[in-house]
Amino acid sequence: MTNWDINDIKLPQEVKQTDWFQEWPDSYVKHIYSSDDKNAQRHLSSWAMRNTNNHNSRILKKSCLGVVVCSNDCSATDGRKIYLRPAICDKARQKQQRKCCPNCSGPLKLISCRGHGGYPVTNFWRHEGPFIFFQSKGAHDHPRPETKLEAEARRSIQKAHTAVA
DNA sequence: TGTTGCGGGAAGT
DNA sequence: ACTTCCCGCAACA
Repeated sequence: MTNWDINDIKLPQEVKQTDWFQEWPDSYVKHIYSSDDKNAQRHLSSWAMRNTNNHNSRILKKSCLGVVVCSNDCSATDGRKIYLRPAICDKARQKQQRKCCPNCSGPLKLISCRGHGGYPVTNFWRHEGPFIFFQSKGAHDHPRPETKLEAEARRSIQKAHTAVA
């Protein structure tokens, strides 16, 4: 059932069963989602993936931005490490890297993804009739960042905090 | 302020 | 010709 490639002229027309949305696709996996799947429609991932132009309007390509860590390698009180979600927008990401670790105030650093032959892991999305075909190339060689929701939540807490101060 | 998708253009192969 | 990266734009939250 996975004997197809995202670049094939013709993708499988008959799909027995669609997959549940995968939040953390890793390694060289393929999925076929229903075109009704909201997360698939939005091409979401909990990895921080940014759009990359492949000059092909039929296949959407995204590449991984890695994870932002504390350069002091500090641990939170619960023992967990700091793994922030890289901002997707270039400008916001440059600004983010000048900020401090929310835990120890040390400098942050971006660990870029080199999981696909030294290059970032790529994800491909293609809408075809009642299906959304997904293909991942490369295995992430870094920890998982915050999910999109976690990052949004932290931003709004920060905002509330600065509003008081 | 940040996310997402689009597309032009440059550069390397 | 094909891929990858960089940039700005526009819609949206």
